[in-house]
Amino acid sequence: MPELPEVETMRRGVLAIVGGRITAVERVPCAVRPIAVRPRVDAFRRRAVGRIVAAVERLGKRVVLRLDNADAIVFEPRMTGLVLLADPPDREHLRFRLRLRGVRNRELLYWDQRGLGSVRMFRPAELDAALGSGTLGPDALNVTAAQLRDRLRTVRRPVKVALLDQHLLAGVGNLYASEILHVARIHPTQRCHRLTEAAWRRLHTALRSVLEEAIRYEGSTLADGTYRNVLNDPGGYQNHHRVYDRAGELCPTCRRVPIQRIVQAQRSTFFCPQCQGRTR
DNA sequence: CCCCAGTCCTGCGGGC
DNA sequence: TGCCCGCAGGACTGGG
Repeated sequence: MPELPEVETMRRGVLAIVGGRITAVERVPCAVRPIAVRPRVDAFRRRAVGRIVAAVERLGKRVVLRLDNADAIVFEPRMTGLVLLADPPDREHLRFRLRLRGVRNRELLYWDQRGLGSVRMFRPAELDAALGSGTLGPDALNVTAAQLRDRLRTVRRPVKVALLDQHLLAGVGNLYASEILHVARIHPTQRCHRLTEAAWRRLHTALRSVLEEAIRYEGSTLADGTYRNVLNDPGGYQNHHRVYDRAGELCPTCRRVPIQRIVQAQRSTFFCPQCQGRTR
């Protein structure tokens, strides 16, 4: 479930290793099936060892280590992946390790319970082809109101489903899509091409405010969730969710109507039928 | 292009 | 108590 706020929190934590030199690359033997690492570990090691971590960036829901030769190491956590500078939650799901010299943290770990995530290394042109602006939409934290509207206004899909499409907008996942639409007072089944100018402005404002608020709380750690920051501490935004996983509870805004759960594109959506309109 | 269903994966909780 | 099934969803694939 790491989405933009969780991955941004990871990125900020990983900044502590900028300036460090990579001394070793290991795929950690774990109790469960191995995750995807590309290229194969021996080639990965040849290219990474000796390089200095020059910057830590975020591309949508991925953490990118930019090396001093412009190559990039990309961690993609998907559902349960964690990038850690501290002890992992357990040993059996520890997947990958970079050892470092010249910085206080001597290793960076990748831990992934379900193993849907990956660690990949790219040359600059490969990174652009795989995750550049031709593939990934504008970042949800930096997109302007005009960019957001222009990018989505011809889409015929429901706005909740469109917000999950990383080719249209990068960073929003299932949890924050519901939260953002609630703050924006837009019904999740409303189709993008039918949204008014006022709705686009509300959506843009809500996008910024919800994501920034969630980053301030270092993301969401659900009851059954695994998300932790780089020090293996949970986030705090789950205590501030307005609608996500709160079906049946009274809407925190109107305090009159219970929050409703529906399924869109095989994913749960939560909303307030009162605050988010009944006309769609 | 657009959209949906199926797939990967593990752990958990409901139902019997 | 134990077992099975369904569910959680990010990103990708194949099909209509």
